[in-house]
Amino acid sequence: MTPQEMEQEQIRLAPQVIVPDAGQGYFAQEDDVVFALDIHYAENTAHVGLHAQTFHGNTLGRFVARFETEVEYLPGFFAFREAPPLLQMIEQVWATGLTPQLLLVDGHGVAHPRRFGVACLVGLKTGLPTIGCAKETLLRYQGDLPDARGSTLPVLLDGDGVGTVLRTQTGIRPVFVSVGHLISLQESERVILELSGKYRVCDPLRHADQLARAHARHEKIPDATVFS
DNA sequence: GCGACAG
DNA sequence: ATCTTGTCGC
Repeated sequence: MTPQEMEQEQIRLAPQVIVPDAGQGYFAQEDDVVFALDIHYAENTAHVGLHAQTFHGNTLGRFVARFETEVEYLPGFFAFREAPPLLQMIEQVWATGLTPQLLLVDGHGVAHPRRFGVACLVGLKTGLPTIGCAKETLLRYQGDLPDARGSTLPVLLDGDGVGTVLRTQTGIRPVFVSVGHLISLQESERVILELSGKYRVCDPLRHADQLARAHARHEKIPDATVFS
């Protein structure tokens, strides 16, 4: 797939993404199941980690798997490299009998030049509420973010608030939250902040990152289900 | 025209 | 993402 073809696909799919207004869409309940996913790469192998927990913090399962990729990383087209292995991983865990109400993806949702980051593609393909949470931004934003945990600034695109700069820990660099699908930006912020314990990255995504990294390094992972 | 650019 | 040493802090 050429960059031009990928761009056309983004333009075709972006209008299908549902971004509820404040007070609308999905709201996380204490016992809802959350899947957080991340990938580490080694050559053409994508090592995926999936951490499953209830919203209030009970771990339900830890999973790792490897998938082959040919797709190169291109800024702005991350979804086409990352989403296929993520979707396969979700299917495998789903087949286990564990089903999520919410997905957390490492990367952007609509805070993207064409409003179609990896969290949008994963959300559309699964039909599940999905939040994108990234450690760097693709879009410029203005203003000074206050130092305190919970502080926010809007990320704008063409005058629309497409994402939020969120300080999850006092004095620590912020993260960038945006809607992937079916959940409002306000609820996305609330969820990410509530799931953030003592680190910059929220606990579920941090656990998924550790799972993926350990699997990429061929380490033994206690209590993890290994698909491949 | 040039640089910047999620993971 | 990955390539990499020491170092500061809980």
